[in-house]
Formats: sequence, C-alpha cells, structure tokens
Amino acid sequence: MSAVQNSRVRFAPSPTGYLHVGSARTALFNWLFARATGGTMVLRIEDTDENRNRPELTAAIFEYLKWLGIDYDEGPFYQSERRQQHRQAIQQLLCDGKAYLCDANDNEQPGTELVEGCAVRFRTPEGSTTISDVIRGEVTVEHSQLGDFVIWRSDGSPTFVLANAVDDQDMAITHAIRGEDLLSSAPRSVLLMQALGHTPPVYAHLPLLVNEQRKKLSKRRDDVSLESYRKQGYLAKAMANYLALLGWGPRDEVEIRPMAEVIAQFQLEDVNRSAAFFDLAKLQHFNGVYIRQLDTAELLDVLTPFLESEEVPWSKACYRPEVVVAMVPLVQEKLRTLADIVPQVDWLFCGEPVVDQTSWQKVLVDNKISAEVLDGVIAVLTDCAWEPEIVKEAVFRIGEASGLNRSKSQAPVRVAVTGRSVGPPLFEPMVLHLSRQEVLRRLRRARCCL
RNA sequence: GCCCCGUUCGUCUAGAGGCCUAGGACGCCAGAUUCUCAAUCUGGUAACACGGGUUCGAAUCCCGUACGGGGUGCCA
Repeated sequence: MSAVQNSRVRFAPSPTGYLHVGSARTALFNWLFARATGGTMVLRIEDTDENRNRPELTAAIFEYLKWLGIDYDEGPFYQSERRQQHRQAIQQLLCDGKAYLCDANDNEQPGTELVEGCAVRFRTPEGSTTISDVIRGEVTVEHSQLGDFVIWRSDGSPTFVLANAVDDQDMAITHAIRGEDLLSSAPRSVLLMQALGHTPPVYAHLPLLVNEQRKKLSKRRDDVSLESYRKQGYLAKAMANYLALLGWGPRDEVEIRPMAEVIAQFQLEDVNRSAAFFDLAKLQHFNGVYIRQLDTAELLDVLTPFLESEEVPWSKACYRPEVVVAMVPLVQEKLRTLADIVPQVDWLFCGEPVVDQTSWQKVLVDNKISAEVLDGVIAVLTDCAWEPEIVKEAVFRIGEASGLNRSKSQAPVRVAVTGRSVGPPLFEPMVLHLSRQEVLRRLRRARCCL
C-alpha cells in the first residue's frame, strides 16, 4: 500500500485540437496515481497562448479523455481565466525585487509596476537547485544554466513556467507527474515557487514515448492522435491497457487486465526511466484480445460505425444488418481492429466482389487446374441441394477428383466468390447469404477469365 | 556548444548484491489443428552497451567511456 494520502495531481494539456498519445499516457499515469492513492485528479487547460484559447481546440481533449475512461474530480480550469492570479504573482516578485522589468531591447528597467511593452524576467540567484524526482532521484542544476528567464511577456501574458507554477500552487498540487521533456524546466518552477513563498510539489518525470527512430513522438512525423487510432478500430480499453504498460509494468507480470487491477498494482516509484517505443504490433495484439473478450451484442455495437461508414465498398441499399449479425461470431476471432470487419463481409453486400489481384492471379490464372475445378463446381452446384454441408462436400469431392486436398479445392471457389484468398469460413455464409444464381454467376465469370 | 536524463532479448518490460545457466509479453521461426487467413496449443530464437573499481559475490553499488534522447524561445 502506498503511504501517500490526499494526493492532488493534475493533467494540464495545451489545447491542440487533438489528444496526443503521449499526453494521453501522461493523463493516464496521473489518473492511475490519483485513483491508487485516493487522491484528486484536476484537469487544467493551459491556454496561456492567446490563439489557443478556442473551444474547438479543447473539445477533442475532453472527448478522448472520456473515451479512455479517464475522469477528473476538479475542473476543467482554464489558465486563460487566471490572468489575475498570474499578474499578482508577477507583481509580488517585482515588489520583492525577485524579478525585474525588461524593455524591448532586453535592457533592465527600474520599477515595481508592470509596464506595457515591457517583459519581466526572474532574477535567478546564485547557486544551484536540486529537485527530488520520484522516478529519477535527485537532479541538480546550476543556476548559471538557467539565466534570468522570462516570466511575463511584453504583450501582457504569463509564460508557461510562471502560469504553471502559480496554478499548481493555487490548486495545491502535491505531485507533478509529467513528461521528461519538462525535466529541464523543473528547477525554474521550483525557484519561482520558492520565491513566492510556496513549497514545490513532488516531481515525477515520465519517460518519453518515442518512434522507431527513438525520437519523441511528434505530430509531424508520427501517428499520434488518439482520434486516429479510434478511427482505425482500436478499442479504448485496449489502448488504455497498452498505454499503462509504456514505462511501467505490474510486479506480477500480468499485462492484459482490467483497469481496476492496473490501479491496484500501480506504484509511481515503479515507473522506469528509459524512453518507450510505441509498438503498434503489440497494441494490435492487445486489441485482438479485447475484441475476443466482447460478447456478440457488444461487438456488433462497436462494429456498426465501421459498417455504416462512408468508406465502405458496397452501396447502402445492399447492406443487410441481419447478415452481419450472423457473420460476427464467425469472424470475431480473426479481427485485430474493428476496421478488419469490412473485408470479411464486403463480398456479401457488393454486386461484384472486391478483387484482390494478387490472389486472383495466383489462385485462378496461374493455376491451370482451377479451370477444371470451376467447371466441375459449376456443374454440381447447378442442381445440388443448396445447403452448406452439401455444397461443401460437393466442392471437396470435385477437388479430390483432380487430386486436390480440401485446402486446395476451396481456393478457386473462394477467390471467385469473395475476390480474396483469405476471409471467413466460406461455405456457410456463401450458401446462406448469397443465392445459388449469384454464386454461379460469380463462378462462371471467373471461369470466363481463365 | 552547454546542461540534464537514459542504456536488460528486435520491441515493451521483470529484476531492489547471492533466488539469474536473467523471467514474462509482443514480434519472429517451427510443429499441432484447420476449407483460407486468423485464433488456439506446444516448442524455439533472442538481451544485462563497454571499461575500470567496491564486494566472498554485481544486471543490480561507484567512476569513466561510448551511444541515444531531452532541454537550451517573450512555445507549451
């Protein structure tokens, strides 16, 4: 059990219009810590930058925190609405001589009042500051490295360090859990808080999330938006579970588990120090496991947006939801993302199947025996009973006559009817959801091309 | 350049001086199963960056080197 009581943590994103996976991981770790320690989670939007102060830039952040299941106890607070408090802090620092005015040429100006057009710099004292980080231990920085940093811009707005420090104090934040990219600025925060007569929070700098080049994930290079992953068909639970394992691992080594168990296992001091690669292959595996855990109704529910999307290859008039209901149990175990459902069922709804050229070439065109198989199948299916078992055995018998095993026998039929060499079990859906005429039409069409 | 942080299988991690001939997971490879592909099951591959210390004993502690990353804005 953690000894920490009454912790107060915050997730303080900048409004960017989307939730970045790295930010989401930071939010998650704050939330895990709060929930594990019975603490309070605060949400604060850091919109000090004027042009970030727009509702449409924050909407996605709220939406995707909710999607992941990260709730908060206080907020959202907006940094832009706290200008008064920031101004007061600056005023106090100026009066105490701990900060000074700077003109446009960066020359120090006398005075203890904010002057329009003048920035304010913190008067960094001699010495060094050591921050105590739960994850990294003690980190010491010489003040000579810090310089007299700007805390108030000449346009009358606070800088990030100032606003962040003042807000953390006012909101009584006890633990600042954030990305390692902020480690360098931590001493400035500590200096500011001390100058304002406050005690800094305990810090915990999380290892960065990196791409295959081992660089910090960035919007420009990498797929970082949570929205993008949702659209690709990842489940929130799989994503949250996966994110929890980046920079942390439970002591019992059980990786895939309900969030309640993650909370029970989570210890901030167990977080490791090295950067973590965001591995899509492992996320896909997690997603597949979570998809298989759903019951049919739940799966159908999350699949629906993908089947009713605009990008689907069939026309809406041909779509038959009842067929999907029948198909879902057959394909559930194959899905790694929700979007995978589309190529499993499209052949049942498209007038002409979506043809995978490689499969068509390899299985039908390049394989001389396919024509023979198709001829035989067409002949038999014309008047056999239209029942899955009968059709299946008929196809296998024809293949056998040509010296083919079951695997080889079904291949030409599958490609002719579905357009692909991979897909759901073939015979049951084909017989139950397509008419005899349609199947024969597709078989003849394929035969004609050979 | 300067400052800071980091370094265990390809990847995510376990490891808190003897339990480590280093464990798990993903990936990959092989086999089983199978109407395809998956899924499933079985087995396998594969790592303590390097060099010095400390210690009876080091993946674990200390120092150095190398490499990687982050920060060095009136961005957050």
